[in-house]
Amino acid sequence: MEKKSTLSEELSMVESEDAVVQPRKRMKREDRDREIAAAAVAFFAEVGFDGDTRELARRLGVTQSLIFRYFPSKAALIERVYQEVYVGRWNPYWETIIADRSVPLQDRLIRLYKDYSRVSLTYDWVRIFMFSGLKGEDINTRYLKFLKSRILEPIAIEIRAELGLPTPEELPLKIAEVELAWGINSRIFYLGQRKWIFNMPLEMDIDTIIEYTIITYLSGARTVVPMLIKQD
Amino acid sequence: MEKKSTLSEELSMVESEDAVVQPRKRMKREDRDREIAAAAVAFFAEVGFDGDTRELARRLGVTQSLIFRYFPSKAALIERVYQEVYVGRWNPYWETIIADRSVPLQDRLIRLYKDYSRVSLTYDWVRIFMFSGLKGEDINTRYLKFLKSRILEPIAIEIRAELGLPTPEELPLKIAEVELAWGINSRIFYLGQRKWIFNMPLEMDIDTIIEYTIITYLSGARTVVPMLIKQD
DNA sequence: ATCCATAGTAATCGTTTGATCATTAGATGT
DNA sequence: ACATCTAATGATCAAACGATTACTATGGAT
Repeated sequence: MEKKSTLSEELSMVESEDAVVQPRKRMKREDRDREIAAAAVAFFAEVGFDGDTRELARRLGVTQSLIFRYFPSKAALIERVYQEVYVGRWNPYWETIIADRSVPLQDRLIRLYKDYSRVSLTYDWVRIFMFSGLKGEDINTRYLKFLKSRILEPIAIEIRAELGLPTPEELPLKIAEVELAWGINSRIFYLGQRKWIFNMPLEMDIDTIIEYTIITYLSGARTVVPMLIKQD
Repeated sequence: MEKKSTLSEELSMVESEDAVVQPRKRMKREDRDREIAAAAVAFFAEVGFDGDTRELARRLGVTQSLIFRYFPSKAALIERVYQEVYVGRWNPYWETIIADRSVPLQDRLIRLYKDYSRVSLTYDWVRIFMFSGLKGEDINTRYLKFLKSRILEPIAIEIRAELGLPTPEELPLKIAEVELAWGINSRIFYLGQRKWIFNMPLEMDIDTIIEYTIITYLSGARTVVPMLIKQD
């Protein structure tokens, strides 16, 4: 990134207002590739996938045609953005936190969601997720199915154990039990929407809200779960 | 792209060549105005506000230029869409349900959200709400502030009363109490997102989920609210 | 039956936007 | 210092899109 400036550059920078006219930078293919991908994530998160490649290039300080020398089409670039955001930011550690019964369930859930919120409650993540969902991309569906099997169902299982109820082997999970876990998730995700989409600044610390949310849900679960597993 | 046609398709294609060529219909200005506005809601809900006016016109069975004889610009048409969706679908009755203490709070909340979900969990509403939010329109912020004052804070007040806690006059509402009400709302709204944006069909009846949600939250509130109003 | 206000159309303009291609120039190895 | 590879540019194309304008034809009033 950092480089020494020549005199002519120094001068050109003084003159240039707004967009700094920089001399042509020749980067290694791999580095430029990552730079474009990262800028695309930020750019499309801000303006949506209808954002034009010329503006993206302008922000990168390169010409628009360069983008098409790294990605065959805009669709391919968007596909790359999905990879960066959906695949690249999943932390397998989340899956292990939940199942660790040496820690009280309430603490596990609070830890999990505090950590999960560090990535999924960012500007880029929340907005890319919504933009791609609205675009009808099936990557959202796949992500949520993955989330359901790796996070939500495990949570439902742990709540069973916490309340001394039958294991899923003895009595299969009810849909309503998983719905309860969806409830936690929706609550957290909505915080990101308020902050990054609806421009409703949160008046409380996110971590504190997460603590209250988990406590509320666990308390509610103690009432509701025993009730709903008795039904067919 | 290319596909073989069956006989019936071949025949049907003969008659309905793409768009059925209808004779020019001359409508009353007011009727056409409403027709365009309604079609615009459905159209933009589906494809987003970058949807082009030619496609909208095609769906209406009119020429593109007609749209601009009814709305001075695309932006004006979008503004109209906001009016239809945000202003036109708010039901003041919701505000009165909450405060009716002749009915148990749990029943009031279930009634409120079952009714609220009838409009705010529709395809058009959910998607327009997200599209306009992502576009940075302040109408979302205004709507949510309105919702907060007319629905969420009243709910927090009723929970106080339900639990025999001090009135807001005696002890102002804590931010965390209102956050609890945000929790109900986020839970419900997320159902609409799963169904209409993320293509994750709900495996349970929405009304049933609403019932469980309210029961869970009220149960959680009984634990959490007395705890959090003791803090400063 | 005729008039005429106006609903509706067809053609077109100026931009914007994704994509292509011939040309230029910066770093690396010798 | 020179040659070479290829990163990066600049010009341009074709399609798409919002918007405008001159023209057409419909249906109610007389």
